[in-house]
Amino acid sequence: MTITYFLCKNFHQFASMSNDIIDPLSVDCVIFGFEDARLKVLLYKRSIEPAFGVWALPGGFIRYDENIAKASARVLEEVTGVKGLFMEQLGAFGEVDRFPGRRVITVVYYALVKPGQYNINLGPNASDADWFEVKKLPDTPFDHSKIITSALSRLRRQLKYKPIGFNLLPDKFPLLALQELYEAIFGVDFDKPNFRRKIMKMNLLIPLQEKQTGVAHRSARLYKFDKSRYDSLTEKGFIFEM
Amino acid sequence: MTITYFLCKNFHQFASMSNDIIDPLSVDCVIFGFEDARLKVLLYKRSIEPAFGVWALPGGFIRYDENIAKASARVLEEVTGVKGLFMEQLGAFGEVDRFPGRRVITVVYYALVKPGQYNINLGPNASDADWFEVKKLPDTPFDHSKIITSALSRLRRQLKYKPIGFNLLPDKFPLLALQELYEAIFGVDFDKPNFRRKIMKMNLLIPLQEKQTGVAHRSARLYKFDKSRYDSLTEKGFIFEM
DNA sequence: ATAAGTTATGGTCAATCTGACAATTATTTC
DNA sequence: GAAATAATTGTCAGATTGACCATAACTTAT
Repeated sequence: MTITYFLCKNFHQFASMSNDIIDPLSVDCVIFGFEDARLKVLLYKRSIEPAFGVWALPGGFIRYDENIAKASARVLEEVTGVKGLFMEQLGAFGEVDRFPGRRVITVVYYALVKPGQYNINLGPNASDADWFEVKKLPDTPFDHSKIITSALSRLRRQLKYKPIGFNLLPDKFPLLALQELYEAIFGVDFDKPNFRRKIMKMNLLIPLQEKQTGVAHRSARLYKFDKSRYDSLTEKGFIFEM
Repeated sequence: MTITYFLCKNFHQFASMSNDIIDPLSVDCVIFGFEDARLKVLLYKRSIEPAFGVWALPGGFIRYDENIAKASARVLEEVTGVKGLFMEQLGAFGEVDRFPGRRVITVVYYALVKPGQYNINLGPNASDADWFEVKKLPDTPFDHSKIITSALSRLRRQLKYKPIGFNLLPDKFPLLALQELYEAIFGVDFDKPNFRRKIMKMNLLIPLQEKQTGVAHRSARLYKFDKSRYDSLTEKGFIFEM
């Protein structure tokens, strides 16, 4: 016991001077996207053992010189090629046997990506990343399936009281797109006029002059989310609720 | 880098066979209690360096043979003397410099304790633990103040859509106690008849024959939370909201 | 024993919100 | 120009909310 402790102390002293990773601690990212009116998750084909070649959550190790948020932002950028995405910590997962061979505890973040905001196809490993419908996920290794379920339930909860859904839509969108987003994530249908009324009453959408194009019916007006208005309303005590 | 990696691998192989801790990873607990109509946090006077003798969150290290939840439950039991308290993970805190000397990442849980459900005074270190009003906290070391703030905001959010407040009340309580709990945590006042109406409509409280005693006015009926009814209502799609 | 003080508990009412759904409008395609 | 498809506006009854009034019940002071 004493010996082990010293060993470990030495290990850290050595490691902290280099640019090395904190060994038993990893970060994983659950990256959500919204496409074809469906909620999707970005998975990555593992290029190392264990679970070589299996679709899994993108992850990596935390370095000694970065905090956890930065580590996950780095991993996220490595996969999507984009910085500054919406990101929030889900929590730490640390079952003793969650990872084979040695004890690894992972801190999970979930991220929201707008369509076109990522460019996974630009990397050298284009075929190694792909979107999967949340409802039709492939088998994932370790506890990743549990993690994704947990991330989805956190996303639903958040969506109820924060307007984070806009991070899954393009900057300009018709009202129906927003409605379909909520319908896909909550798994329920809303009445179109009622949904419109509720959203519009919040005064968080700026109507644009532009309209939808390329649709085979009356085109809808486009809107954009008014973040600055949201911030100022929130300060005054406004509470977003869906 | 390669050398370091091997060092660390060896370290883990050795350590995982012993009963040792995972060195750079700790757990901390934010333990909430409700007393005298005020929300309080249980702090512990540190008996080791750094920050020796300073009031801080009770914490400890995670062992190789226990998952994170168990580690925090153990720490919680060591402080309160009680098992099986309501507990939920808040997340991991990992700023590079959050702990002096070496890099320690901590996983934080928050717990809710009913009055009389703990017996901190029974331990050998009775004077080393005490309750502090959330609004009048002493100076705490490291990032503990930030952690408590974060725990409080999580508690508020949870309280909105889950009836976890009952974990802060005795098994039998008058309606006003429940109202004062919500008032203390949200920092707002509710109208008494309206609060009663809203709560009673949910059908989650079982009215008892017993009444309050020892009060200098009309005594109120006592109620208890009906957990089984909550579970079955929830299954049917009932959503608790305050 | 009675009055005063205090909280419990039950009700009312107008304003607002919600859910269901009818009706009309604007585009595109056939 | 008709048909098809959504967009958009409007209506209405029922439920919910917030403000507040009134009465009941119990304890303590006199």
